[in-house]
Amino acid sequence: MHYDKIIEKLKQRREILGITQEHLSELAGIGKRTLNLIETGKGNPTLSTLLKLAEVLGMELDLKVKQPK
Amino acid sequence: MHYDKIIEKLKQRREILGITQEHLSELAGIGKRTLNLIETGKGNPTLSTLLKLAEVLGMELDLKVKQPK
DNA sequence: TATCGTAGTGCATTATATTGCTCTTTTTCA
DNA sequence: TGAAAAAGAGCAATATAATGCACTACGATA
Repeated sequence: MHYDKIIEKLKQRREILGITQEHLSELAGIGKRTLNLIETGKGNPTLSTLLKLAEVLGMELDLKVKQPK
Repeated sequence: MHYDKIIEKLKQRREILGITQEHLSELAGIGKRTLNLIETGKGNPTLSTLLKLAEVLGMELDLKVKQPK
């Protein structure tokens, strides 16, 4: 799984909220190991995992048509 | 995996483009079975699978802070 | 109403995401 | 500058996503 902006935003948001990986993983109900893999770009999270994290982080995942530049 | 708006948008977009599940799956480089499971709400796609589909559909996946209403 | 195209399903297999545990490395800060 | 906290990593086990194949279900239409 190669680095993606979604992952970057996830990590930035956690840092802004000032919570640890361990704490976030508990809040989201996923493993600490899993979150660590995701944040280090070595994971390929499922949609359900992403939604759990987004929920806890007060974020939302959206899919939209790309606008031409 | 329970129904999600992301999935709904994926399916709507494919229908708007007028392409079949089989064709889209080929374009995205994923299995037809996989796409069908996703569209029928029985799948839980990984981020990489979502990104492949979004790319082909001319869409983008975004994660942002939820705005208070 | 037979046929064709598309969608959806059952099953078995393979690939891999998730997890807990333990340990190492890095960062923080008193 | 040393201890504590946090992040990151190796490993093995388990759960499950991805896949191909063969088949069924369904809608349109010739």
